[in-house]
Amino acid sequence: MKKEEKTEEEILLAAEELFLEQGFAQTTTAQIAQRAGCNSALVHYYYRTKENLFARIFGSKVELMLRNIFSFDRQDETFPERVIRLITAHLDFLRENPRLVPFVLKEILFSPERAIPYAQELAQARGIFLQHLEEDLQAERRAGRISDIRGEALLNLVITQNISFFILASFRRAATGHILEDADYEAHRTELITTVLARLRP
Amino acid sequence: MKKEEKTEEEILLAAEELFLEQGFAQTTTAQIAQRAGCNSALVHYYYRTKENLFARIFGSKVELMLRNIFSFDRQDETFPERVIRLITAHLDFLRENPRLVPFVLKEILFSPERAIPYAQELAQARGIFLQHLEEDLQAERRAGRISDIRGEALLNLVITQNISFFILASFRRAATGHILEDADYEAHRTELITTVLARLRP
DNA sequence: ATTATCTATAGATCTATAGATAATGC
DNA sequence: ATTATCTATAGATCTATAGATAATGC
Repeated sequence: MKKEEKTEEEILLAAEELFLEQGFAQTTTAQIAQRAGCNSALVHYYYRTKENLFARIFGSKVELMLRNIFSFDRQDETFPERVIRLITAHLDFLRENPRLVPFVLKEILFSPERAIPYAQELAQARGIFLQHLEEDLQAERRAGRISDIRGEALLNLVITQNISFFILASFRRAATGHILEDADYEAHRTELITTVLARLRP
Repeated sequence: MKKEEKTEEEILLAAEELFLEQGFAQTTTAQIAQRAGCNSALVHYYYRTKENLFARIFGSKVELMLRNIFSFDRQDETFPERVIRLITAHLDFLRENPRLVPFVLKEILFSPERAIPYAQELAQARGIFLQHLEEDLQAERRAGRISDIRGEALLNLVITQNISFFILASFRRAATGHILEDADYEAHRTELITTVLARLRP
């Protein structure tokens, strides 16, 4: 009865939407089946367990986040330009995936052991990124163009401030219904750039 | 059969521990009863619903967090001294209540509507705090001692960086077993103070 | 009489599977 | 023959309550 030819993928797509919207615990296999236009038995037929289905989606989202941050390439530009581009690119990425950060954060807080398989991958990608960053920082530092700062602290400042911007926005949306506007993004971006450049000033 | 005279409170204490350790969803009324040394029927006898019991504890924790941050008093000190004291006091508070931040964050992410009743209270306390902060900032600014910054941005920088420090630590603990040491706190504190003072520099 | 406590269980919810049936590709 | 799909339900889990019983304070 292969009229759809892709029920398996419909289920995956439905699950992705629902997990991102509602999280693992609040999503039932019946909901997934309904959205995929099939019976809940089929969800188990293709993916055996709900946990299995979730792990795939969670994994792909974690990788998406990591890849975005840690595969930031070095272009032909000055160091401050690069920092500004990193901040902006990260912010734009989060903006295009507004459910991503609350989803991943929530699920990790809910069961931290879920994140353990990705810890290794994270550590490696992060290590490479930081190594490059440290090289850049040292060169700038030696030239007297920036203050003393560890790459880790700089990276943390950018990621944390960008992420918390979206977490706070998701709370505000729940409480007041306010949806982020261009001006909100721009105000945040400008403030973060100002802070980071101030921190880097010799 | 009043031999304990305080089963009601034992239940509350047991619930507080378990909710903070495991969260609302992973805690059963049977677990609470067991830790309180009674039967699960008693949990409902005294508090009717699990949600009820949770709401009390969650509310008290949210208030604890808010009170700590927003009732920060002005002492006789210079502005930079005050900023340093705010950062340090906030960090010390979070350190004394290490489960607090992951708990509140997780539960709000899990069901944002839970936080709505506190949004009003938050807005008010925050408003008063920010008003004072803005006054201080304007005075300093007029005297040419600091750069231009909104009080909101300054507050956000401190709270976000401190909170994320604990969230990251809770992930690291889950992944590698690492427990925060004095040196970790001090490194974070120093870095944050450096960043904030740099941002304030005229 | 009232309050505290216990046992037992109804009822809701959800995952996962067994077993039947229909479609598909050799 | 194999793969896809459906119906029906077993089994697990948990909250909340009914109903019985024991303790306590008048």
